[in-house]
Amino acid sequence: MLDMEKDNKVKEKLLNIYQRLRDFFGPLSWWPGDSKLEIMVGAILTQNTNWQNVSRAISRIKEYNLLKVTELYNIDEKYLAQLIKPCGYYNLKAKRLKNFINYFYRLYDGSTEKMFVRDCYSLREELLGINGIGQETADSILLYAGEKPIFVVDSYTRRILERHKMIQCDSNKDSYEKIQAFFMNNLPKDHNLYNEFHAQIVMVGKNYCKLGKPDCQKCPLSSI
DNA sequence: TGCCAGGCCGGGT
DNA sequence: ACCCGGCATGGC
Repeated sequence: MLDMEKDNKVKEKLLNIYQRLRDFFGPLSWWPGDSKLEIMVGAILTQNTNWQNVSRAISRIKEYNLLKVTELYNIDEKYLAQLIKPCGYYNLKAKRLKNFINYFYRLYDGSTEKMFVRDCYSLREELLGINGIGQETADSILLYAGEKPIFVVDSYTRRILERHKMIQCDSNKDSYEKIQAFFMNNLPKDHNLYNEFHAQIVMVGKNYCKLGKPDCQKCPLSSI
């Protein structure tokens, strides 16, 4: 078979997965949050943490009207840690949040317009330079707050691709970049598509593809 | 009750 | 270049 034909099969399968999920769950309208700042804060707080706990932590910040750049910039780190306690790793995350806010405030005056006018990939490198921001967090910020066409890869993405034998399993795990390239090379570069696709992956992952007990029977991807 | 959750870092090999 | 321990709360 020609390489191009194989390529088209992969593209087809990927779009098929997307269509099934989209039909099953309906539009998910990510990222949850009232502002770009809230999205970026959420991206940091949700590291290895379920969204419900993050949601609580964000509500507590909002309760005191502190979900603003200047407030977060001036807030005491220890106090911030107590505020975000429900999301876990609160000392670590308070520090990481501060690192990001310091960067955002000092380089871009806390303006998302100024920040996201920058080129996607140089901005990505810049974000990765902040201690506490890794690839998934950087890409979540770029895609969901910046509306940049860059695909977000997380543990669910990896797990689901493995279960459907679209990437290597266990030992010799494919890197973040390889998986990201797999999506981006086989899909149109459309931030709305990447937005919805990742949201759908998380949804099916949470509900049908858990680590301990996957429910493959009811999974909308079962027959693929 | 124990395992899991929308990772990342620093240190060791 | 991998591999590992640490970080921590709340839900099921």
